[in-house]
Amino acid sequence: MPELPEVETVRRLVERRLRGRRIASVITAPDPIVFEGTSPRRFAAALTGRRVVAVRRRGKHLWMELDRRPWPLLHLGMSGWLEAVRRGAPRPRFWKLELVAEDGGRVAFTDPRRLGRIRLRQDPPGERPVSRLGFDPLEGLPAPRVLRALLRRRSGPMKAVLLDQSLFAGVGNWIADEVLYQARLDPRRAASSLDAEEVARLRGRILSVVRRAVAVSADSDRFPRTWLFHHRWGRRKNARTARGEKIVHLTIGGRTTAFVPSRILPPTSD
DNA sequence: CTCAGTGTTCAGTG
DNA sequence: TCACTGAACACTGA
Repeated sequence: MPELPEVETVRRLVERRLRGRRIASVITAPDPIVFEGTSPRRFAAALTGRRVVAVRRRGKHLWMELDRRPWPLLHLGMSGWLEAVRRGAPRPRFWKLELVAEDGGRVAFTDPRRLGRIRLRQDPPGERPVSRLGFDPLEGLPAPRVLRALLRRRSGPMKAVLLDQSLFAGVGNWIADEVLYQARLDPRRAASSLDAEEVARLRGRILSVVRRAVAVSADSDRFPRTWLFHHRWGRRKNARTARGEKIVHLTIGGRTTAFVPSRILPPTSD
């Protein structure tokens, strides 16, 4: 379930577990797809014995600063995850990588679907794919009028534009639906058609949804009961929100979209 | 057996 | 080059 809040949560986990310590050992699974542009063997050699200086994130990408380059760059894809492993416990199912710190702390990367990626980069933020990312909402979004100018040039549906990582880095399918629901905007609306007030609503909700999800460590059980999130899964007929509003499922931009027609506000102008 | 799926990339098109 | 669309990727689980 990795979108920005989930990735930020695992970033903090890795930080607590590894920052300031040396990596005593690196265990890699022989997976030529998840390890991209480097072999598991070369990857392990680059990390073994290095000290972890910092753990960084932008959008859905995570990387570690080490005391020597290159640095590891991780992406969780659809089903990837990073988890702590107890001393003596077996590696979790679908593991691709395990890092063991000098103090015995263990962190494992798992990914059943293998759409995640483990890479090496000399300078992660300066190279693809991180260099192509847009604004990370946790770092802040451009002023409303600047954002409106950017959206003005996009004719695609709002839902698809929200998912564009070169604009909103870290926004994924559930965040996009949640933001549009709370901003009371139709996901099919062309981004270019939003007026200033609508862009302001959208911007505010992106910030509040992301901050709130991060504040509860992306634990969805602690998301507010009023959020669409709790009711959007499984294209169930007769799905309803906590307020009793009917939820409609459709495909926009190739992705399942849940929205609530009765919440949509008419455009204020345009 | 079939199909959906919380992500990204690439080919084809305009 | 930009923007958009749809398919492909790979695998689990309902």
